[in-house]
Amino acid sequence: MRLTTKGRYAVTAMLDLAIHAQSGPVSLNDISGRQGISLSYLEQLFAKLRRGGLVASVRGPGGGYRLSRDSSEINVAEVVDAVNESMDATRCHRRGDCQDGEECLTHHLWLELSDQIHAFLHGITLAQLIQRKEIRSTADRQDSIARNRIDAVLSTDDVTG
Amino acid sequence: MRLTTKGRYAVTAMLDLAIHAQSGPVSLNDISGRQGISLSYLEQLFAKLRRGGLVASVRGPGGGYRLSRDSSEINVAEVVDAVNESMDATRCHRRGDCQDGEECLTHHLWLELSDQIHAFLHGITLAQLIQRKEIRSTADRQDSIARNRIDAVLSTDDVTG
DNA sequence: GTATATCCGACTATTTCAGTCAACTTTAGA
DNA sequence: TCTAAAGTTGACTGAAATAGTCGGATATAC
Ligand code: FES
Ligand code: FES
Repeated sequence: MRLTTKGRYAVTAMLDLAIHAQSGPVSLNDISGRQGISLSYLEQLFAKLRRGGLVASVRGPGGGYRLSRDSSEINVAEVVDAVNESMDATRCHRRGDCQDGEECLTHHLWLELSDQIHAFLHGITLAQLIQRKEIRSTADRQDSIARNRIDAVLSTDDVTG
Repeated sequence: MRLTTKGRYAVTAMLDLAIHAQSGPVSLNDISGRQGISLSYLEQLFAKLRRGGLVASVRGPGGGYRLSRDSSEINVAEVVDAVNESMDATRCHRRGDCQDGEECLTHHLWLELSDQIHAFLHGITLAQLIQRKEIRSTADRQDSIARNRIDAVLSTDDVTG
């Protein structure tokens, strides 16, 4: 079992997508700027998210990514899964055969843990998350920082160029 | 967050210890034979378990390891923790500072997941586990295989030596 | 004193993560 | 039609962790 930056970034990026959905496709460049994730790395992640059927792409200028389903129909477990981070805690991938084809002493324990984790992550949709006030305020902060950065670049251009 | 063979082996070995506690100290050699874990690797793990205060050692012939507390006072979370496999799902180690010193979008989500996992693992003691019938029967199977192996070695010695 | 055990440190092969880089295709808009 | 903005793809990398192995040192029951 493993949850690393890869899976966390994937959920973060999907949330960013859900939050900014109303203004058309969202470019990876925007997500990169707001969430502090490298553009190249995002490209890798979105290749998997697209293959997993979670997002659809729009190429060309003004393009980007859209959720392929409503945010209320996408849960966190799916997102983590799509980038190949299995939340399965067993060693045998639920087969019960990790000691000479038989169950090891701890098989049932890890099975139950897996079910707990899966139930938790499966029960939370992107739509639910973006309703939360702590997430809304974090998103607002990120948006205003992004706007300031654009303003700063523009005024620097005015002065130096 | 990470749960790999290291943490699983640690729990397996501690369970084996708890099951065979009544017959004095248990040697790593016995655990290795019953659980199919390499002796050298077990030595590494038990060094950490000992440093973590979960087991005590008895050196010399007939020696081995004992639980340093009653099996009802040792929970699974402690064991996994002792071998340095953190079940913390956050990126910031609960500090809430993983994006420029501020909370990232998903901080609270991972915090809640961490709490779920910890509550689950913390709530299960070794004593509870060795009461379970599926674990008892697995342990019985392992014991009889180990006995057969010893018998086979002895009779082979009789024939060839 | 010897066999049995724990202790300890160094070593290694493999895998994954986290990220970079270069080159390519598609397409909106001037 | 040209260009720049975007996605698409594959190869590459450094660092870290995993899952061990190996050799030897130390303690101790018999
Ligand atoms: S974890 Fe399933 S058999 Fe060991
Ligand atoms: S996970 Fe805690 S701030 Fe990002």
